[in-house]
Amino acid sequence: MDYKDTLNLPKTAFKMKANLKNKEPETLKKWEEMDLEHYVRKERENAPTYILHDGPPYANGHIHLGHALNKVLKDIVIKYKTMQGYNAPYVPGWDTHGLPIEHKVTTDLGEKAKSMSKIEIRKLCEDYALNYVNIQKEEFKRLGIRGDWEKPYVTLKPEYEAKVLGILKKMVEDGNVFRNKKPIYWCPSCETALAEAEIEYHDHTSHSIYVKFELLDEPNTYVVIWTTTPWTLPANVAIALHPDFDYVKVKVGNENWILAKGLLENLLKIAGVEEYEILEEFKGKDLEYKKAKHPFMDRESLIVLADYVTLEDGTGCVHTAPGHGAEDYQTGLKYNLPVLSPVNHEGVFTEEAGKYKGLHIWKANKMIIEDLKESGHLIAQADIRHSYPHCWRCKNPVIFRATEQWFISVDENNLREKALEEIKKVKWIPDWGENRITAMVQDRPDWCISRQRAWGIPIPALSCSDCGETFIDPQVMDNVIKIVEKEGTNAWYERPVEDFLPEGYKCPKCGGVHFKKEEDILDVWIDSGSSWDAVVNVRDDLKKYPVDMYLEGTDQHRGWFQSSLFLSVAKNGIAPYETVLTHGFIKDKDGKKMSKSLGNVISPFDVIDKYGADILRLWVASSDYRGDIRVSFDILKQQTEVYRKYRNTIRFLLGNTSDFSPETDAVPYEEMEELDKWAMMKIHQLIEKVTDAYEKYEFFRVHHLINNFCTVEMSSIYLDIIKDRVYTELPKSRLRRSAQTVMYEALVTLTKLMVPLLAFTTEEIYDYLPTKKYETIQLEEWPKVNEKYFDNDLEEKWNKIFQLREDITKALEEKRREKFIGHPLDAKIIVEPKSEELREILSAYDPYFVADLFITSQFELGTVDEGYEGEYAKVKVVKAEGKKCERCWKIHPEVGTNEKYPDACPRCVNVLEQL
RNA sequence: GGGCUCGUAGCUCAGGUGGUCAGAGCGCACGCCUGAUAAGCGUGAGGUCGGUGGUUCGAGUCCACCCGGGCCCA
Repeated sequence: MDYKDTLNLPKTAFKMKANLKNKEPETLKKWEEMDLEHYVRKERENAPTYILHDGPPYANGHIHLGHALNKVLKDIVIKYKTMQGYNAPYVPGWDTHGLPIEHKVTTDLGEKAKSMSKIEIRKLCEDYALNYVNIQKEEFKRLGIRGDWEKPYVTLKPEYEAKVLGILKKMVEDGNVFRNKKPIYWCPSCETALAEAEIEYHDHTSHSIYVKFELLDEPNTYVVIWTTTPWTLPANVAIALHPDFDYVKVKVGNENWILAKGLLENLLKIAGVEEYEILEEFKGKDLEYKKAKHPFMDRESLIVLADYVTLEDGTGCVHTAPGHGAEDYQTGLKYNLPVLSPVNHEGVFTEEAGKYKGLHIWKANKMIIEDLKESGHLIAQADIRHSYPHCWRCKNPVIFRATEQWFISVDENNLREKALEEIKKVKWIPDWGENRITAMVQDRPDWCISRQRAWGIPIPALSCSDCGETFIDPQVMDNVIKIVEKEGTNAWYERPVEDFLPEGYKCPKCGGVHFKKEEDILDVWIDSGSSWDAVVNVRDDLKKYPVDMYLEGTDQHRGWFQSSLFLSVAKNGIAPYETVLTHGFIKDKDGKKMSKSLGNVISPFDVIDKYGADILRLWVASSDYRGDIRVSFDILKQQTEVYRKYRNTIRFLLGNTSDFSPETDAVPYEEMEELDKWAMMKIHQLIEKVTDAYEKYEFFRVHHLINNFCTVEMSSIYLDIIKDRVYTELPKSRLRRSAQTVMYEALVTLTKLMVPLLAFTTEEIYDYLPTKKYETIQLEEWPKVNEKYFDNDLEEKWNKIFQLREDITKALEEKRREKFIGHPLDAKIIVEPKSEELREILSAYDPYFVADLFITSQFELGTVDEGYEGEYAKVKVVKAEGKKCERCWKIHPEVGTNEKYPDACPRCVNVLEQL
């Protein structure tokens, strides 16, 4: 007889195959229709807030996996906190000003760009940025990220720009903003400042010259320097030596030369010197603060020390002109050297260059060399071919030229000290983040905040047409801010300067009344670093300062974390965040960085198209993001296996609780089967551990805990054991209902615990839950631990039973290999425990119950002469006695004794009679 | 070159204060089942804990140096 129809087999429409690629867009549509974000906000309206403030990605290009990692981590936090009962609004933002956008726009324009006004360029930049805001927005949504996508914050908005200027004004008032010279890349033919990104390196032939600087207090002794840019010599103010290298004083002819010992031979060869004598040897640091005479300017050149001096070429004595080199500039700051830059915007020498005034620098090179030769300061010269920076647009060589720039002083008003104090109050995760940012803040130089560009927030400084003074005045700024609030910063370019001047305004220096607007713009880090004020302190839905969390990649210790910190401390004296969580970077399977040239780039869309966003999210959750995390299709594929396990576990639970109504059918804990009590305990232990992991933001632990729970506690132990009971007992019997109570608990618990990770799938599962309270599972309450289920004695006892189970499966496997049995139900096991304790535990149960635990037909506690030698017991496997029950497939001695059901066991006969 | 950081089975991760700590899950191999079935169950193989020295009776676990990734600087 076919008994299949008399069984309670699992029944559910929840598909085994996920088909995420097609399912996820449907879920997205559903969220759209229910207006998920507003719905969630409304439900949490009066709840305490948890604010994770979004760091704005740059609105340029499509998103990559790094963006995906960052946003998914944020989304996990937001969804977890929401389920914990917080009102946790997520307001995404975008950084929209800055060079990369301007560069792209002007590159696309080509030659046309030169004839366009700043306003026209800015308009194109705005369009470009907003277009990518929209593109990235859709891409983030596709990842299942929940947030206020309708009203994100965008740094180019007038109200945002006005706030940024407000912060700048405060710093101007406090005296933290000053103007000073600093060398920047400059193209003399385009007559424009260039950013690092606009520099291309090409081979270039330069003059290589060796020049003598006579020591002031030691006549006839010369420090020998080497340079490939003779034109920078008029700006020389120092000579840098390495503190730890060995230097020598050598007698050549009737004069003494000083240079690095390791480069002596090299120089002698080039200079054609054959006879010499080493007079002295010393370390570079021994010469610090000695002075030399500039070979042709009426000036001293200070001997300084610098670590970047090498022995690769030259003389180990580096010509230093702070106005013409980045390293020189740094050294200049350290030694308080003047920043000379006697070169104008066209590359022509100014008055400061003395006799070379009016000469173009490229032409001056030769003349300077001639003069040096004539005055006897030139030791040798040659041509050298080397890599040299060129302008990306006109392809001509560029120079370093010091120009007036705006700075924020990090020490004025003890800003740095205050920032360091605030760093200590913040919780940094991982904790070494504190160390990292502290070191950076301690060492950082003043913040250069001006850029000679079009696309950004203009620095509302003025220059006096009469005396030439350039200054920034809070009074003027007030007017600017008022106008910018309404019109945006384009107003600065469009309106005449008079519109921004207070009544009867006069130049603070000369009393003049004619002014010009300066057109430098702000460093974009000021833009994004102001978001705590321009967004958090402005929006009614956020308003929490400091916010609970900033969560970004570890590169932001130098970037956004720091700019936000400085600006917030400058304005209000406090850090803008309470906790800062950082993650590492995405790497390929070998831990190498992803790059187009290596061809190892994986895009988020590759992942979504192939597996679905939930797999991408699961991969994020599986990784310990505190370090760098690796990705490859093999690694992602592994997550599809995990996903399948989760999904099938859920499916099994759904299928077996389809006729179960938790309100009416649940069995009270006290009346449950012991094994079911054990399972309830395991479920609640899982809640406890998983919640702890979420609280610590250790999502990889969540992932592992849930994975182990599904595979071990549920699938291979509990569910496997109770299958018989659930399938064969009477549908409404206590035995079955008890197991269903557990399964339902597991179903709901597991699903909820997975919500922050599997945004889409859990929403799909939610439709199948009879206790669905909301339109989205994301509003459900986080599972609470019920300590009533924690029972140490029970746990210890069952640990022993499951240890024995391992011995038994091994014994069964042995017999299976011998082809003695196939299915374990073919077997009867005879067990001789090795401990009295275990024997006592087992003897308390009905042997058929124990047999069920091992999915065998029969069990006997006895003595074993010959059998499997297990760790906890000797186990003998024999053929079960009797015939196979055609209903439950277990073998029972009494099968065949019932007349009506001759092929069923007593238990099944009993059930059949009541059906 | 400097600051910080990471390096445990093929993969993702566990391994308080040094002494069964060499583990889990997946994957893989082999087998069972066919009433979770493009599922389920079982067994098994796999690691000189990046390397080398040291401290110690004893070191993934402490120290030094080195190698290889990475972030940020220079």
